[in-house]
Amino acid sequence: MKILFHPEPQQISLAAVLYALGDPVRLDIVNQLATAGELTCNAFDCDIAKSTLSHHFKVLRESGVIYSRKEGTQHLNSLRREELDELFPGLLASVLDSLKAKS
Amino acid sequence: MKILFHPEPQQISLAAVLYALGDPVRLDIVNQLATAGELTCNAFDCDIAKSTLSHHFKVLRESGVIYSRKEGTQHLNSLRREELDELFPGLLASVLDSLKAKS
DNA sequence: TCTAATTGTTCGAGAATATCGAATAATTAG
DNA sequence: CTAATTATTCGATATTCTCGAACAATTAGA
Repeated sequence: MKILFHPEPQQISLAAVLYALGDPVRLDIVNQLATAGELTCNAFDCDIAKSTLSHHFKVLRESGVIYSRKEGTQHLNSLRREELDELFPGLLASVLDSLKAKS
Repeated sequence: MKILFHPEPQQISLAAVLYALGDPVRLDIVNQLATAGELTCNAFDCDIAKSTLSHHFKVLRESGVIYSRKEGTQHLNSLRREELDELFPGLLASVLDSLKAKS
């Protein structure tokens, strides 16, 4: 079983986080995670290839935006809210607010 | 003389703005613009090719992050602060604060 | 236990994007 | 009108994105 890489807080860079958020699919993932709390990759509803979805979750995870824990055959993903808010105060909140304002 | 494209506020998307901000060089540009107010492409100090720098300014401009006005042979660039803050309240402020906190 | 089902990752190929140096365009200065 | 300044465009190379197919890991059921 492979261990998933997660950056330590001091390794998380603003540019990497913004880059990870700078994609419509990944923004959608973040938005759904903000509502649902924890989601498997599969539970995310969209019409892109699952290998691409796997890539998007990897980008979010390796940039420090989400945390993934393995449970059986699936991965449970959640936002690293507290850590992100400590590193970049108000950033995630403004992104989520903007997403909600649009829907 | 070519007219530079600038998106209207309603055309500016969150994903495109975050994507534009998700690069260390472009973040640095934004940071310097926040301090200086208005800068030419040339005034930005870094060691990358000027063609690449031109590309970065284009990404920032076409995503709606900066405004470029032509004056003689040079382009004066500035942040679209009010419009961005109206569209995505608090976003740019949190980004700039995080940049300042790091330096 | 052995097989099948479920959940994700990895791999290879083609498309899209980034970076660079050189060439080009546009404007100003002398 | 020539030279200098500022920035964009172009062609080549390198990296990244997306997809389908194959693979790996775990669980469920006969």
